[in-house]
Amino acid sequence: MRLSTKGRYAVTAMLDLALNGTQGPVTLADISENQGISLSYLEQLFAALRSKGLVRGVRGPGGGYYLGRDSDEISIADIICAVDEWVEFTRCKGRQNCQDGQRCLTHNLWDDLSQQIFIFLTDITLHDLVQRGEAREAERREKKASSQVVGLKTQAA
Amino acid sequence: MRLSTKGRYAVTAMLDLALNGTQGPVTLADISENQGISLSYLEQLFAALRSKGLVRGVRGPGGGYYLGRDSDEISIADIICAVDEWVEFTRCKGRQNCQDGQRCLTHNLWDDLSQQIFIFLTDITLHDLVQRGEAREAERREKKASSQVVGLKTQAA
DNA sequence: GCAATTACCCAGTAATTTGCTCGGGAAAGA
DNA sequence: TCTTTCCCGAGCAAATTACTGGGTAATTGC
Repeated sequence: MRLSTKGRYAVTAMLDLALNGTQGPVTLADISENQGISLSYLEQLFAALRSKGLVRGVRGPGGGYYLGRDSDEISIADIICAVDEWVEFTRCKGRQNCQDGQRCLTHNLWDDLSQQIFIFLTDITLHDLVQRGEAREAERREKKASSQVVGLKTQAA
Repeated sequence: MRLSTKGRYAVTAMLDLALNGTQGPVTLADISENQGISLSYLEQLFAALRSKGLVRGVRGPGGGYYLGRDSDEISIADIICAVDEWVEFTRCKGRQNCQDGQRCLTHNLWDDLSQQIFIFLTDITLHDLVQRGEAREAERREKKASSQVVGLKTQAA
């Protein structure tokens, strides 16, 4: 599945911002190069993100983008909604041709499911992702170090 | 967000099958009318679903489609993967230009996230959805009944 | 055997979305 | 004033979505 590539780009860019924006703003040119996304496309995405208050732009030299609020206040759902506008309407909604119940049940079930996915994505923040990533990174370093020790031992033996 | 409309159609159609396929096969024509999806488009989707063993077709009059296995053995991820082929590759994967670590970290984080979403969708089966829907339906009937009682009471008072 | 009914298959295609180029501003700092 | 950045909008190629229309193959009931 794809979960919409647009949303993927937006999440990736916001992650870049969360990682690199700790000391001063990050330029779109940087993100463009880091993530391999075209500059103009990023501009379009960030226009949407800005309009929802997820990022804050600073013009002029030394400018760039900040996160609009703390990374633990920005959920993945926020980001994806900003660029993708989560309009999940069923076909019959509001129409009169949905009285037999059966087909409405199907639609309700789908609505429930997409609601669940939404809640799931609302629970994950940028901060969560960064932290989990760091934890995993540390774990990896740990493992690498211990395997190096083992390697030395086996070499010695 | 959209999580790909193709997947939505497929899940909706499979739900229709789970609901109506208890006594005999369901024709694509029925699903087409119930869900408002074009017949030929359904055929395409079902070709993919069939190739993954999620549905089983029966030809001839009185024919149609069955679920390929029990509804509690079919996850939402199964369905979406069948029609959408979940190829979630990062841009730099395998290339040599990913040595600085920073950009790979972003990609790893995204990978982790999409992995989590996948696991989430793997945990939800068609059976779950139908059951939850029925439970909610029953709850609604309960409420309606009790509010009717209240209504009668207030009318009586 | 024949007609009807269904799944199955494939080629084409309009509409939409994606991801991008280009061309220009407007604000802010050197 | 010049450069650097954000900002804005028109246009556009490629891909994807959703559909139309042309079949063929199996199965059922007559």
